[in-house]
Amino acid sequence: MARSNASSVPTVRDVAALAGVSPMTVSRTMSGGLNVRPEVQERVREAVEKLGYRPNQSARNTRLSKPTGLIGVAVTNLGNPYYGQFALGVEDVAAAHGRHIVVGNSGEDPGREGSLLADFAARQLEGVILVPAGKGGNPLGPRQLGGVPLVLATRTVEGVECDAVLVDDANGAAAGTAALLADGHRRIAFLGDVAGISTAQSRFDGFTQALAGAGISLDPDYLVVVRETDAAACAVRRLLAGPNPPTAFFSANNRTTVGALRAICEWRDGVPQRPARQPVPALASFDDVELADLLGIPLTVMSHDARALGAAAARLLFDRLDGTTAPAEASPAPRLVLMPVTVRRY
Amino acid sequence: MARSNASSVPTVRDVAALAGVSPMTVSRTMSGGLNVRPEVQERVREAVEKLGYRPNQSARNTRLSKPTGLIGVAVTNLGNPYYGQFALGVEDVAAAHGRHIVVGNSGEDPGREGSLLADFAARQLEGVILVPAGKGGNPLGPRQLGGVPLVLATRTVEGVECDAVLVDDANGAAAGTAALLADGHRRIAFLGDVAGISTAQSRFDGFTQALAGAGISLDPDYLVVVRETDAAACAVRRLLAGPNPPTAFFSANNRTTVGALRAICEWRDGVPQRPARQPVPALASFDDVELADLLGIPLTVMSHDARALGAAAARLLFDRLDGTTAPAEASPAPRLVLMPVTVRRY
DNA sequence: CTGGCACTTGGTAACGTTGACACAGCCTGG
DNA sequence: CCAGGCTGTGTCAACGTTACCAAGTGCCAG
Repeated sequence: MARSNASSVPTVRDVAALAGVSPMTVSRTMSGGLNVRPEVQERVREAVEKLGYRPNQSARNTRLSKPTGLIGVAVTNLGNPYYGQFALGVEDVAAAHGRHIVVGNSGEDPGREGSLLADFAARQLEGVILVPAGKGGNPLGPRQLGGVPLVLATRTVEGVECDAVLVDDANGAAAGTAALLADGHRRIAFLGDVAGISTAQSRFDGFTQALAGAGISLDPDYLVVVRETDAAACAVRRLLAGPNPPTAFFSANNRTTVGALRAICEWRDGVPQRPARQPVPALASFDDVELADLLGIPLTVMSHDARALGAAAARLLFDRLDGTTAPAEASPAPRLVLMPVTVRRY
Repeated sequence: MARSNASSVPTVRDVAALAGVSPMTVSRTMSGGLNVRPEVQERVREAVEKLGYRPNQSARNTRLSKPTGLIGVAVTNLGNPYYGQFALGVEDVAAAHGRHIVVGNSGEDPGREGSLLADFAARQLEGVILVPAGKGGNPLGPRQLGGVPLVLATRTVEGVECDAVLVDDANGAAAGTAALLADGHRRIAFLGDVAGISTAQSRFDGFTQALAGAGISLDPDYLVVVRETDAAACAVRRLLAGPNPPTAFFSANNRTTVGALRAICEWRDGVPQRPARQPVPALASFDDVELADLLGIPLTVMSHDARALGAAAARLLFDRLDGTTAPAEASPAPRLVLMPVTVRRY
């Protein structure tokens, strides 16, 4: 009566005792029942039911051989719908490989990202898909994960060698900018980050290169470094009210797009006496925003499929995990997948 | 040389050997270094660094005493921005209690929900916050979780006795409907689910009760059971093109709202020759949708703060986990928190 | 000088589970 | 009738970590 059913969680031993068999038979029954007589299995199952026994995964994993069946997904902002879709894409593929996903949030903070990854590794996750926070100097260490396969998604990090799925940011941004230029826009303001995050940098590069191709250099007043919705709205309001308002805006991510749309709508609807020669400014947006196409604002959307991107990242990961690649040092060259960007006009 | 550094993950033993101490000293150093000489700690830390050692959480958890520090969050649709905000709210509170969150997705499927919960329990999570999938007959068992504290959020399930945070759905829906009625609308169509999910049921009840209070009975043609965005858009298109179009729509969730908005905008913009006596239909929407207020459609939004709801659910959970309530049977009565619904007009 | 205490360190066992092996009983083919 | 295989079951040990206790060291008070 030492340590058996003291109201704590039941173990194999408790079940074994109740069913009158050895713990090993319980274990075998729980994992398929190979070489266990059906009637004994029945007895074991009854005991399991009666005690409410659940195998302890932690203990299982100690036996080192069996993997955990978990894939980590670390994103920078759980509140951004983009990452919800992204996680769904990872999950689609993970489920097809019999794995579950664990979603963690770094909140764009390299410190939290680091501890999140460390935690993932410590919990023996089989692989991690990371949207790096960038910004901080932390290059997430040479292999902070201690051997756990890592795939970067959406953004990359200088000096980290691993598989990655990125968006064709520079070309997409250039194409979107070209569309604005083709419409005759010459005074175009940029909203977004310009450094720290690879994505932001590439989009800015694509934007300025397209401008340069048209012989236009970016007016410093038109370069607005913002990351949040409200800040973007304020900036757009300020520019539109200023002496030399741009005729178009380039928004580098979906958060700034929402702010820009809000400010432009305000300006359009709230200033009925605006001079007729000043039409509603156009907006080119990187990433789509639900309902944006219905606002009646000249809109150019450079978008990609977040769910497909997540799925692609997961496929890279499972190529390494379950792939038929040579078992010894199966990771010779980091692979890079570029998701195409489509440009749509509204 | 039996099993030491065979390129596999290093263990306490490897570190101990390299540092010339016992595994116990390594363990002590890793957990605060109480009663370990500073110079020895330094040596251990060097060895840890050199080998890239990470304590194995699974093995730690086997020692039963230490909890895992993980809180499970199971939602029905990761792709819905609502649940992103919700998860952020849970995380806010969890972080304040030194825990991490694990987000899982049931995809509105009771089967997946069940296996998700079982998995959470098997991995020794300390508590679970669940948005139940409803629909299926599965009442998630008496205590499928085997003692792991459970909090329901957003929706409830018949016959399950545990803490829950719900939205004041019925009153909110009634208030929103009253606003439509006050504007003179009499022909109001309902878009949404009516059964299976407690939330949908309550919102429908609030809607019909408000109608009944005004002496209106719901035209069966105006009751549209839809769950997805596209289906809602189709239904609205059909009703608006029909012989007896409603003058207003009540949309029971943010997915159907997006569809309704799309269809109404199409109708408004695509039918310029529409008779002047048929104004743009109004929409009352349960849950907010970004940018919806800018569309120029008469809009009534019944919304609540998803992040606050998640935080409230987490607080209920941590009351049970860390609370100063009596340790023995600390769960006498299930508690219910109702989140208020605000009605805004645009 | 000695007894006791505080501080360090190591050995042993245990957490819950399962792989490897052992063994008993039965069946089949020679 | 027996060798060899297959089936069903149990025993043992190990996974990586840490709680517990014992033992060793040094220091100070008596």
